[in-house]
Amino acid sequence: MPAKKILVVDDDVKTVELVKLYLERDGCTVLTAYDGLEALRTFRENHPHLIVLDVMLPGINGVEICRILRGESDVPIIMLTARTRDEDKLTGLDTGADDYVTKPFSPGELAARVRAIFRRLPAERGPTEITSGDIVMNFPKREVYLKGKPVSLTAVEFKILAAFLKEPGRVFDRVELIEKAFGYDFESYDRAIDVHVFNLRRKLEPDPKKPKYIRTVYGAGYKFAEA
Amino acid sequence: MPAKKILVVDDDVKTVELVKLYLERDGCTVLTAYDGLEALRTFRENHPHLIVLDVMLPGINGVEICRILRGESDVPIIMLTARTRDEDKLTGLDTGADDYVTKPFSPGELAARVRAIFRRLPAERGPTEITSGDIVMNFPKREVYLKGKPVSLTAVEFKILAAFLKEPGRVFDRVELIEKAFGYDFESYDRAIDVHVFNLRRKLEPDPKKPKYIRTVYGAGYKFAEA
DNA sequence: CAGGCTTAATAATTAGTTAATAATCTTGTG
DNA sequence: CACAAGATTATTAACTAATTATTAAGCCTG
Repeated sequence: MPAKKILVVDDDVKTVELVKLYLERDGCTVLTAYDGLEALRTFRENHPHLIVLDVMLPGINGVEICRILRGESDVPIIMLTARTRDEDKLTGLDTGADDYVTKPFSPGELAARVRAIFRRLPAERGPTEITSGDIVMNFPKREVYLKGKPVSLTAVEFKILAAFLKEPGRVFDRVELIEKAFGYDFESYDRAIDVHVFNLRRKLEPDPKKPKYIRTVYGAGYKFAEA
Repeated sequence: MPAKKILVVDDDVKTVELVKLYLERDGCTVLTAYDGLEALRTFRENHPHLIVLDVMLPGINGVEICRILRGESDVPIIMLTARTRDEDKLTGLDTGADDYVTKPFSPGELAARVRAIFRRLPAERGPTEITSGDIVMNFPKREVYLKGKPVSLTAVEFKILAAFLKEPGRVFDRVELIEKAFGYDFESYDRAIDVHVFNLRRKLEPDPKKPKYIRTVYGAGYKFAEA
């Protein structure tokens, strides 16, 4: 396994160093940031494989950082929080964090959770760029090009398209697409997917009435045309 | 889909009941156990399809249970880990659980993770493709090929053909085929199957008048010719 | 207050069932 | 062994139901 780059964000130097020590013992490369803005900058420059993010940060707080990151990437995020009430935890998960650890925590436990995330990730490991027909997706840049021209996709559209392009030809039902677009299915109305597909077609298809890329599989879901 | 049996193990009655409620709402059959020994006994007697297992249990703890279970089964396990600094849950994460949820958790989220595991499961287990004679079925792509050429089947036709190909030679009566084509139940006029078979033959048979694949078993039903 | 996600309503499309008739099979009988 | 009566299956097309596309309004978040 190639070494994983992990960004650890916390305003407490001792915490950062401790976590860094444990993660490096697992063979990870650790980047650090001590406030929200620095975290965003470091993320955009270095594209780490995972982020450990404290909720309470000077300046922009962790929840907000998480939302911003989710808008531009599906990098796994583990949130650190001192708060213990149920609703806080839910907010964190709704925001798109992949896991949640409360302070005080044992660094060993955090490292285990990092390993756990990487263990169930391999399906999502993939190339940095995928091309299919006139469509190019660049994952690190989170950009999509149609005939070389950039196309602006929303976060959800991007993730749905990514799911399609990673397994061309495979049929995804609506629940699967919701899972791909968010972490998990929170019983949202799956017809929302229809609208996202509609919008994706509008942005990508030469003739949205006769889709060439995103095909409807009646009674089953959608699939991306094979190469 | 046949109802899934799920074993929920936790010493806290309220937690068990809450989880049970949510899982049953998803159509699962829920078994319960309140300590490790009871969990093992219930597992061995009932062979549930999935286990939700609390880490902290009286007697044998969850991690140990998980290890024992792993020794005798690859049943999917979701661990419930309470938030403490205790290092034993760390071991739990590495013991072979398929997923884990930290307490306090929302029962809806747990149910979503259960659904996610069941959805992933058949993809990892069952064959991705079945071939018989000139017919090839590809499940992830939900496509059928006849002599290498794609044949367009409706949802019901696809499911009926899948039932045939999964058990070549077995005779299915009309009620069985209806059950395969939908999730059990549904009292519909079973002569509709005749029409589906007719349409399948039209699409697949070299000579629909003299079926080579889908044979009529007079007075009983239909069967797919054996290899 | 703007963008984006969801919801909801309705139009368009596709599939599934029913029902009627034709064809075929089974069995009992001469 | 041939044949007819009754039963079962094949075929067809009209009818009904289910699914998807499209549009627009509402809502939340930032």
